[in-house]
Amino acid sequence: MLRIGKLADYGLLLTNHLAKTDKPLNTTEELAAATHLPLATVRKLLKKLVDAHIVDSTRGVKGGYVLARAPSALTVADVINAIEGPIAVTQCTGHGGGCSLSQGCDLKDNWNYINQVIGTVLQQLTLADMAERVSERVIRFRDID
Amino acid sequence: MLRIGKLADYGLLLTNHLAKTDKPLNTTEELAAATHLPLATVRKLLKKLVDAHIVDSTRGVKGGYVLARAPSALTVADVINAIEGPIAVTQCTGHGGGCSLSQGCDLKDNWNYINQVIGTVLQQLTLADMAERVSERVIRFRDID
DNA sequence: AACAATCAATACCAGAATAGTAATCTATTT
DNA sequence: AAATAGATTACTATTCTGGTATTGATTGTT
Repeated sequence: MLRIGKLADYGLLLTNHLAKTDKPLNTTEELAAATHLPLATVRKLLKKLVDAHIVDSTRGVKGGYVLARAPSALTVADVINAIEGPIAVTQCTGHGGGCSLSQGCDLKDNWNYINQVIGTVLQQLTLADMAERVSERVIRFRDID
Repeated sequence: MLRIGKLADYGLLLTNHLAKTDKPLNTTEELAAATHLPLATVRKLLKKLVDAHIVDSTRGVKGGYVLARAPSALTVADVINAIEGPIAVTQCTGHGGGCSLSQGCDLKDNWNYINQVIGTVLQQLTLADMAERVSERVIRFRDID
């Protein structure tokens, strides 16, 4: 398994669309139509993306959404983070202690390391990358360890 | 987020213990005591590990469990796989099609790639590694892309 | 042969997390 | 003022996960 929720996935779908379109502003309805997602869900997601300063919003007639930065300055990790909170493979890694076994967990340090590796991978993928095919050497591993 | 379930985590706890102990056979009770996990849960997990040929079991009086292979020949990915099924970051990647958007998902290929990268990372970590500290350069990235 | 220890298999239940929906309020342009 | 579009909040339903209980099968011991 090891998976992200649908909503985070949807979030990427939305930001990906925003990265590719050239319209100055996109309404919720346009986005819902483009991604085939239910309107109410799109609203919920956009709220989180706005809160995380990934997209900017304009209210009123002629309002809508745009990416807050260039696609090359926004990462997959940013989006997942905005929608599901910090990337944490296990319970340990998230908050300040974690699993019920608390004191005696031998694996904690290792999980933190794994977590960092995966986090770094996701942080190296920008929305600009995602708009293309990422099959090449987009990820650089020298930064990881 | 992006996390594995508690059960997969527990599975690693169990296999980690088996990797470190020198007893020829370990009963469910011993394992439950060592990991501080409920007995019934340990049973359930061991069954999955047996099915996946990660541990071997012996029945009857003086029965118990051992790792089926050397710790250096078993990976973190193996264990997660046994307990939660194949690593699949998104719905797309798992089965043969996936997300409701089916036909038109631009991101599918990229998710597959990301998935593969993360999978490879987890496949490079053996139980022998996990028994130590993994802070060094255990992961080799030349195999990834 | 009987008994006890130990794993095997199945089915069930409860709580949490996720996903999805609805309704109302606020802001801006014309 | 009216219409358009985002902001906010609260609610609900379904799925998933984690945990438990029960009964059966196998093997060693006395």
